[in-house]
Amino acid sequence: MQALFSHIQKIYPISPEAESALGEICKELSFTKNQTIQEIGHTCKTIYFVSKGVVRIYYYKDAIDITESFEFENAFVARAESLFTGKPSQKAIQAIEDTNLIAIDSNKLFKLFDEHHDLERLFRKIIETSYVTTVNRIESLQFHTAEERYNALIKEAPDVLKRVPLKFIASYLGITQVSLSRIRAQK
Amino acid sequence: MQALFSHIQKIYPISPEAESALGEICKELSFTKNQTIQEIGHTCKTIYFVSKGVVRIYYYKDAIDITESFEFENAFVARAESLFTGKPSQKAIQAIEDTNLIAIDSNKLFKLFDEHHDLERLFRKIIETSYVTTVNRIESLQFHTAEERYNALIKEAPDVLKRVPLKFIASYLGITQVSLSRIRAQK
DNA sequence: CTTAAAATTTATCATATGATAAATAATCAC
DNA sequence: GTGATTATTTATCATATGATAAATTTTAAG
Repeated sequence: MQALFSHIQKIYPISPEAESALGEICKELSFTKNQTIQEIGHTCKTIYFVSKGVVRIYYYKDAIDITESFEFENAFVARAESLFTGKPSQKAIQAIEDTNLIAIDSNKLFKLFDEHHDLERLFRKIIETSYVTTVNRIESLQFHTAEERYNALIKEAPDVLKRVPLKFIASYLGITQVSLSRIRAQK
Repeated sequence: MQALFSHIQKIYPISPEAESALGEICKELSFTKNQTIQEIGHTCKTIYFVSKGVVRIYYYKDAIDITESFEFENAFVARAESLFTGKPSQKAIQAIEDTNLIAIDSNKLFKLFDEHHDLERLFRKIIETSYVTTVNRIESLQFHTAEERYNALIKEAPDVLKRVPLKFIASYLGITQVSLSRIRAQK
């Protein structure tokens, strides 16, 4: 739990009361490598914080497994398109390594926002940051070649190569695994 | 100004006090077709609401003009990657038609959040919605063909074709104008 | 360890899209 | 309205990436 609180501290420090209220609606969970954390078709009512390990969000397009995103230690994970709309998600969350998560009950969290203005501000800032990240990713997918995207990824997050299988990285970059292999070979 | 208030009403109704405080930090602006609303290199300190017309956000990649997004009536526009980070934006905002905007001073808005919790909640929800939109757009760019993306666009927003030049639509879809022309021809 | 399963690479061929240039159509300025 | 500018389409050729299959390497299970 402490990992979450120190992470929060860096984003927007909240009052001890808010922190304690937040602690009340959190659960610590463990998953083994490859284990499914949340299934496709499930409506997302949890915001996870990764305290140890790596997870990915994925979905199927024409029966092909596509990785939408990875998250490592000290990052939040949620299927936004379900969490913020209340609709069932077409995406799943899976542990890529043995992973420890802190699960925040989103309905309880949203209720806490009424009492704890600072908690709402914190999560507003978290969403803002996630939003900026996705806007930048659109730019990358819109007009960069697969090779440029691969190079950018290993520059920004060299850990990914060590901890995430290439088949997941390929679909994350919007290409097939074979194509990624080809790009890696020509160096 | 009324267009903004009625739009807000549908998202998250705010108190009359909050509405009046918001009104105080807004300005109504008009731009003619093709006019630049905000320049590249400028740090974004404004959230716009489109009350009439269409605007686009664009940037240059290798001297080629790329449209990141369009916004029509009753939508908010801001260069998130600058607004939320305080860094100068590499993107510009331009009117595609004669356009009326309501400009919200973001620094003043963020200060109002301290007094008006409901205003912060409103904007949290607006950001959440924008975030969901961009996440869905990543999915579209990640593994759909150019033709699928074009078909999805005209299905979801048929107005775009009538009001936005094809050269802007092409780069928005992540393809060249010539390629878009080819896709349109094969029908 | 040994074997099976999974991940990654390599090879071949097909195709969608890019780059460039030119033709045509639409829009704008006077 | 007329000519100039801009937008769109068409054509040709080049290339990056996809699809498929097979070989190789790595990982996992017993």
